[in-house]
Amino acid sequence: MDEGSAAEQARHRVKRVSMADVARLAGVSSQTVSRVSNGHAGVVPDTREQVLAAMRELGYRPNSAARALKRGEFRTIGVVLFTLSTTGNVRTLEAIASSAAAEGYAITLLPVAAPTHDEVRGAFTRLGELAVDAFIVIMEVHLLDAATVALPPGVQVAVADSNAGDRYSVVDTDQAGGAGAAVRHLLGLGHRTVWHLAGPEESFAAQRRADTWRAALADAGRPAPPLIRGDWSADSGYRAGLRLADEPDCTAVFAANDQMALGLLSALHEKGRAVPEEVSVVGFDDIPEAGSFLPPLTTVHQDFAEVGRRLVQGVLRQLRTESAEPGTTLVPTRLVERASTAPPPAPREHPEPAG
Amino acid sequence: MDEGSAAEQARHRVKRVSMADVARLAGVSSQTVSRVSNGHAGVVPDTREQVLAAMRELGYRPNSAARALKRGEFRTIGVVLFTLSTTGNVRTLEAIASSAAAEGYAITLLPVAAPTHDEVRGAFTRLGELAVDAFIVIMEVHLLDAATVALPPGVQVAVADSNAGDRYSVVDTDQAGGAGAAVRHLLGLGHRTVWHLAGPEESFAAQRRADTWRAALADAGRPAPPLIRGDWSADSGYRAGLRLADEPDCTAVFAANDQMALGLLSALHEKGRAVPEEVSVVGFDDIPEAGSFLPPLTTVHQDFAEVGRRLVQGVLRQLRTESAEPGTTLVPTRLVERASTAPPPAPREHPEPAG
DNA sequence: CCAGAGGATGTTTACGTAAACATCCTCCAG
DNA sequence: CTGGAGGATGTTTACGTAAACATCCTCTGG
Repeated sequence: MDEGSAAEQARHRVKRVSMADVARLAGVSSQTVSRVSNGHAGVVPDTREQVLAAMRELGYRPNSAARALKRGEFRTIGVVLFTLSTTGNVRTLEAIASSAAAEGYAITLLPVAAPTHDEVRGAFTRLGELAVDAFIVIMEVHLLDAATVALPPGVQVAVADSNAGDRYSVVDTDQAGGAGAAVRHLLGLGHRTVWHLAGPEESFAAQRRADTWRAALADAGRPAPPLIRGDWSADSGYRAGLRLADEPDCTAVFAANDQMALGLLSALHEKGRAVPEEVSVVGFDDIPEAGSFLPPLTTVHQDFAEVGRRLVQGVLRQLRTESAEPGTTLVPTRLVERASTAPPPAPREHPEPAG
Repeated sequence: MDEGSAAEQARHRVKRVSMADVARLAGVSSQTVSRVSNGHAGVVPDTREQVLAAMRELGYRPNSAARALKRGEFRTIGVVLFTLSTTGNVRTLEAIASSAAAEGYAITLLPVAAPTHDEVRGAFTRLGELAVDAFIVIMEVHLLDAATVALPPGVQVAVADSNAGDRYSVVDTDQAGGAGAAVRHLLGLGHRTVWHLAGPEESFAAQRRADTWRAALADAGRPAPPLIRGDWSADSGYRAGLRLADEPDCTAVFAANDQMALGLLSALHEKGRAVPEEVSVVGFDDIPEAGSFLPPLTTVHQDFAEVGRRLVQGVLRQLRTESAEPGTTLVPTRLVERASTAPPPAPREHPEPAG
């Protein structure tokens, strides 16, 4: 075998074998090697086999830099995101990666350290120099607005979770649909009103969910309790829960994501407020663990896979037509009813754990 | 401003501006542009400013394909992984991405659809053609063994969570240390023995944790209950929990990850088995939500960030010295004690919920 | 005032691939 | 038997960059 030569290569960081080397060994021109390498027709089976044999023997692998230079494309999509610590980003990224792979595209990750304008600017500049044909941006809209100037021209972009549909191709979960369903579900159970545990102010998704919550209450003619602000983390949900447990007339809470709902459940339990008997809780996202919460969480299911798929499709279509397609695509959500919601306790009674 | 030209470029998928264009506008040679672009010395400030102005005016961005072709390196690390659905992979990836970014390297993602030999083989082949200087592989070891043949020679590799330290540079969490601490913690509380809810058979990490669990029990001269097999998901933990709840002498469970522990808690609660009063539970990973479980989960903290950092450092060092560095680096763990563990209930009594 | 050093800038070339074009051969129709 | 069509293969060239080498200019020391 050629184990020896492989080891040798590893040692010397060898000049990689090129088409010319293969051509020499196979006794053909390098163009013929290129044809075989790209599966073009017009190569006689005999010759083809000879070339393939030479490739195998030398361990030929095409040089993607040269290929990209010649072809003018990298077959790579860059993904800009702030963090992999939110379920949504991760799940979306996963879907993007597999959709892209199915289309023969690779994914280059560009994490942005901090959500500051400078960081985003810098990231876009770097992305511009990156070996990438197009980007997908997953981030908070306010920053995207400010950073727009830096987006390299002539590069196709698709954006997740944003309201920049006037300038970019945006794919978003139907935030309004989901949040509305959550609020209406709770009102439908008989709750007088619904409290909201919101995500961080800078988040576009959080803002949309909060806006919709307020609107849904207004539609139903219900008063809106003060909004509680979290930061997506279970911990912030816990802190909010401690506070909400002391509100005697709080019987229903819509948390802007499942992690915060988890913290909320934990705090309510600690404070002796039974869920769902005394307080109903609805989350958002439907993370895989939501069904294992105590109690199993009623939540709004987001189809992240679909979001990722559409982002890739969108950006590739733009690449092919060489034109931007501003506009927003909404991916539907659905309410998953589990055991964390129920009708409110009998009104006007002082809350007191049932013996 | 040049908004018009930018829009024009977007429309025509324009021949991108090259160094030659900048050189022409600035009235210098393209080599001078190259020098400015790479920050080389030996360019008079006057000239430099002129070049920079021309770059700005034309919106010049270096062509990374040409650059990579010339330099012989891509400044990119490929990351092969099976799934982004386990916390560990995601957190490790996140750390890899930021460490790499700090070193001026980008990350290209290569998800492997299914953990089959063919898939892995195919992935490695594709990776060989990818614009990548080195890889980091995050996957189950058994498959890595079988797929080894396909790993392109002369490319540096680092591997996470594997026992392939004889061939590759491996960085792993100290599985044995963590699992041992978990078991000893439970025994130390007075439990007669500890049950184990293991991860899937194919997982190297799962295997190590199970082996250590068994060894720690043997060391203490305790009998090992039958091993329960899960698949990392909360759901599998729930199913295991239903089963364990019926084992009257099960007072302590070590779950191989936090998600399964969550499911376990849920099932035990449903079956009326109090945690930690009747059954103690320890997890593994210390996911951010672990502190919000009911009860807050005692678990083994893994430092994924450190694992990612070391993987990047290792692979870059190999790249620089042009030599492989087989061997295994262990990243320490620590037991985080929360509220899911306690001494066992008084022995020999029939388990019966305390009124 | 001139030789020469050294800094600033320009010119040539190669990196590996693949399109475009050129050549050659075979085989068939007339 | 021959002209030519069309398939198989070879040759040239360009993609954008940056190293290596070449040139030119300025400034200093003798």
